[in-house]
Amino acid sequence: MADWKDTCNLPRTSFSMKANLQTMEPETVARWDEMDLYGQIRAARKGAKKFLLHDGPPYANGEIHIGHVLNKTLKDLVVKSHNMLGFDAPYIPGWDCHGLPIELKVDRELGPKKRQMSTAEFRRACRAYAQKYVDIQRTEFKRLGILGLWGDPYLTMDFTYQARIVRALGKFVEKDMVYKGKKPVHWCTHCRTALAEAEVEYEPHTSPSIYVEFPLSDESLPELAKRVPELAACKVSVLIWTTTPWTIPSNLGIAFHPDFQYGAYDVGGHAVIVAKDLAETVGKKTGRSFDKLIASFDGKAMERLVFRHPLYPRDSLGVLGDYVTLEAGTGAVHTAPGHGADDYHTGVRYGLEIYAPLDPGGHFNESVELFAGLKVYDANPKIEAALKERGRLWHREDYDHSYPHCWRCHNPVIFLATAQWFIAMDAHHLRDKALKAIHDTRWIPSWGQARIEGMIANRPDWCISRQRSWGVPIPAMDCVKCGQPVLNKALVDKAASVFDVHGADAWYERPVEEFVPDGMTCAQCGGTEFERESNILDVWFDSGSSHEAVLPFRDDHHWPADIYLEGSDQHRGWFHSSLLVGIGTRGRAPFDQVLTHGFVMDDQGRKMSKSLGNTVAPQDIIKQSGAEILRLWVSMVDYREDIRVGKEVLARTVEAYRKIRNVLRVLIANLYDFDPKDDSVSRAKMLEIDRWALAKYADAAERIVKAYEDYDYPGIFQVANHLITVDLSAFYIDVTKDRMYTFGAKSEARRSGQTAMFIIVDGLARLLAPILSVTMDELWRMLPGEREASVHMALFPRELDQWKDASLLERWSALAAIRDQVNLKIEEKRKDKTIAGNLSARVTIAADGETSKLLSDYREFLSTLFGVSDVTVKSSSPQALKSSADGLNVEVSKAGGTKCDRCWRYVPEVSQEPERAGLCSRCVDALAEPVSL
RNA sequence: CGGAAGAUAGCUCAAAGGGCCAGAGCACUCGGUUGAUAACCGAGAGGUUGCAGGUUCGAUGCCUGCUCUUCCGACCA
Repeated sequence: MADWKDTCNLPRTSFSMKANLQTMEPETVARWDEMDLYGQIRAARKGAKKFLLHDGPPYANGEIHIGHVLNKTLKDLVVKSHNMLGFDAPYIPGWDCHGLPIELKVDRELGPKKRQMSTAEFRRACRAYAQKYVDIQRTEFKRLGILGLWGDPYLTMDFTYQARIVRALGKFVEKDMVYKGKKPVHWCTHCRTALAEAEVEYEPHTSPSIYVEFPLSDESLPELAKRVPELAACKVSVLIWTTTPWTIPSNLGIAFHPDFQYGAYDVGGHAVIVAKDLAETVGKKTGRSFDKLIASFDGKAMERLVFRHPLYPRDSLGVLGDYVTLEAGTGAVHTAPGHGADDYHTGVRYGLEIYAPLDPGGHFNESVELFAGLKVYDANPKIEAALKERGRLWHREDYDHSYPHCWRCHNPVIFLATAQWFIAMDAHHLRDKALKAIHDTRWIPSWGQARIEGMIANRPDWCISRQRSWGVPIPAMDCVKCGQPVLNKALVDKAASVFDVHGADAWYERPVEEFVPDGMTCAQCGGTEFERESNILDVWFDSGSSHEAVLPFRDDHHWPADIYLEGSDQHRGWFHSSLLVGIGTRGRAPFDQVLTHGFVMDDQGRKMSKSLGNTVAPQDIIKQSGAEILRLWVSMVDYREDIRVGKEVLARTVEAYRKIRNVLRVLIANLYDFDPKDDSVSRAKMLEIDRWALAKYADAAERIVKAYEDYDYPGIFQVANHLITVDLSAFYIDVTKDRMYTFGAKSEARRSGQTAMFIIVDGLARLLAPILSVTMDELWRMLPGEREASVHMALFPRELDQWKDASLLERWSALAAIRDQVNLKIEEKRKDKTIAGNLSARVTIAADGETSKLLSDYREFLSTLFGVSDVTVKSSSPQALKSSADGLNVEVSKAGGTKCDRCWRYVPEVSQEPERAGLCSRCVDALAEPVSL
C-alpha cells in the first residue's frame, strides 16, 4: 500500500511549537537594537498625530521587581498599541536619581571613609551608584521587550535636568509663592542633624510622666462664665499630662477634643478640668479626689480660653484637636507647636508661634529663663523641680513606651521646629487652580479624581527643603551680616546657568561669587556678603518637574503629555507633585489623562515582602518561562485593581500562551505554498465557511482595536482567546483541515481557505504584537507577502468592514448549534463503542421548520461540518421528531463503505486502478494536479 | 483612627437602568484521535456571586452593618 501521506498538503512551518523564548527573546531584543527598531518606528510615523505617554521615572536603586514589570509593560502596551493605531507615539524612559535611599546605601558602602569626603565627593559617589542601577534596570527593561529611546533616557541627575528643576522652582519664586517658615522634624541632638522618617527607629524608652496644672487666666473668666455658668465664681485650672517635661517651656497651648465630655471637679476648693472619662484615673494617680463634679461641658467650650503658663508670665491658648485621645493622660494635651507634629498643625491653625528655643545640640538658648544652656534631657528634672516649687506639678512617675531613636547613634530624638522652605498652597490660587485642573483631567479609573482631589484640598503648604546632600540644592543664600535668607529670580537664574554647564555639584565646589547676582544686597540690612544655604529640594519636586525638564526639550514631544500611567500610590506622589509644578509653571496640569494600576500581590492576595518570603522575582520567571509570559500575564489581568501572581497564575498563563502560539502555528503552516499576491481568492469566490471565519475575525479585530483605545487589555485577551480557541481551533481549523490537506494544492477551494487563514494570521500578528511582542515579531517574519521589517512598524488591521457579514454569522450560529447536538449523539455512540473517530460515523438528521430548510440548504456541507463520513438529511416526519426537544432528530451509526487510504473518509467505493488503488474519487481528482513543493 | 478601592467556579476574566437554569478559556475527570502530536477533538463535573440583614414580585448588581485584603494618610502628647 502506497503511503499517501506524502501526497497530502500537510502543514509545514519553521514557526516551532516550542517557543524557546529563553533564547528567542534576547536575540530579538538584540536585533531590535541593531536595526534601531525604535528609530524606524519614529521615522515611519513621522507626521502622524502625536500621542505622548510621559514616563514616570522609577527610582534608580536595586534590580527591578514585579511591580516594575507591571508598570513598564502597561506603558509598553499603551505606546506600542498607539503606534499601531497610527499615532506617532514616542517613549522616552526616565529615572529618578536623587534622594535619601541612595544616600543611605552609599553611606553604608563607604563606611568610615565618608567622614573624609567633601559633600561634592560624596555626591559623585551617589551619582556613580545611581548610574550603575540605571544601567542595570535599563538592561532588565529591555529584556522585557519594552521599546523606547533607551539610548537617551532622561535622568533627574543630568546637568540640564538639574538646571531645569531649578528654573521650575524659579517660576514659583518669581510669583512669590515660596517662603521660609518653620516646621518640626525629627532631630538628633547627638548627630546635630534632621532625620528622615526612614532614619528613625522606635525603641523602648522610659520617660518621665508628669501631670501639670495650668490656671485659667483672669481675663478669660467672664467668657468661661458665659459658656459654663456653674464655674462663674470658681478659681479654675486645667490639668495636662506630658512625657516630655522639657517641652513645657515651649508650651503655647492646651488642646481639647471638641466632642469629648470634660468635667470641672472641686479639688481642694479649686475647679480642676479634666476629661470626665479620665477623672477617676487621674484622681488615683495624683492622690486627689475628683469626686465632686461641679459642671460638665464639651471640649468645644474650651476653645480660645486663655490659660497661664505654669512657669512664665505667658499665656497658653485653649485649642481644639481631633487627635486628642482618652487612652492616657487627662484629655487636655500640652501643646508646643515647635516640638510636635500635631502641635505644629494646631499652632498653625490658631496662629501660635512655632516656638523652639533650642540650638542644634538640643540646648536651651539664652532667652529661656531658668534653663538657658541646659540640654533638654538634663533640663527635665530641673523643670519638674521648678513646677513642683510653684505647686503646679501634681504627679510624676516613670513611663515606659516606644520612642523614636536615631538609627545611627541610637540616642532618643526630639521634634524640633527648623527653618524650611515652603511653597504656599494658597498663593496665586495654586490650590484652586490645581483643583480645577484635576476636574479637567480624565482619571482612569474615575475614582482617582476624588482621591487626588481630597489630597490637594487638604494638604498643607509644600515643604520643599531637605537637610540632605544628594539632590538639587535650593539656590538660596543667607546674608552674612544679619542672617536674612534670600531667594529670588536672579539667584535662581544664575544658579541654573551654572548647573547647566557644571551640574549641581557646582553649588558645593565653585566659589560663591559665581552664584551671587551682580549688585545683590540684603533687603534687610543692605549687606553685600552672602553664604550659601545647604538645603536640597524635596525629590518629589525633582520628579514632579519632569514635564518641565523633558517635554519641551525633546524633538518629538509636546507639553502637556497625553497620558501619565503609574500605580495608584502616585496620586499622592508623582501625579500630585507634577500637577502642582505644572500649575506653578504653566497654570495647568501637565497631563490630559491619568491612568492608574494596582499593586502586585502574592497568590493569596497579600502584599509581597521579604520578611514574608512571598516575593516573586521577575528575573526567575524570565529564566523559567520567558518575558512573553510576564507580558501576557500583565495583559490578561485587571490591572486597575490589585493583581495576583503565583505558581498557578503563571502556569495558566503559560497554557494560554501555548494555545495561542499553536493555533497561529497551524494557520501559518497551511500557508507554506501560498503567496497572497498570486494565490488570493476574491471574497466573492470564497467558500462560505472561509467568509464565516473572516467575519468572526473582523468582529473580534474590531473589538480588540476598540479595547486598545480604551486601555482594556483584559478585554483583548478575552476576545482574542475566544476567537482563537473556540472559533478557530475547535471549529474552523478542525472543520477545514480535511480540505486543506487533501484537496488539490492549487485548487480554488484550498486557496480560498488559505486566503482566509492568511488574512487572519496576518491580522492576529498585528493585533497581538503589543502583548506578545517577541512572538509576533518572529511570526511576522515568517509570514508570506511583502511586509515591514518588524510587526511593530505595522498598523492594526484596517478596512475590516469588507469581511463583516451579520446574516451569515446568524445562519452559522444555527449551524453550530446543530453541530453541538450532533456531537452529543456522536459521543453517545462513542461511549457504547459503535463508533470511534468521527470519520467512522454516519449521521442521519431530520428537523422541522426553519432548521429543516437550513439542513437542506447546507445538505452538501453537513458531513464537513460534523466531520463525519456521510450525512443523510431526511424530510421531517412528525413521528421521528417527537423525541427531540428542539425539533431536531439525530441518529448516528457506523459508516458503511470503504475507508479511503488518503483522506480516511468512508466512501461507497474506492478506485481499483493500480496507480490509485484504495482512493476515493475526490482524492483521485486531487492527485491529477501535481503536488506543489 | 481617617480617606479610597475591592471581594463572581481551583486560576484568569464575563455578565449590570436589578429579570430566561450566573457565562467563557485554562486546570480537572472520562472518551476519541495520532496527517497541529511535549499537539488536537468531544463530553462531563465544578459557583447559596466574602458574611448578615433590608428594599423589591424578583438582587451578583441597590441600601445598612460586618469580615478580610490593598493603597494613601494621621497618630502614639
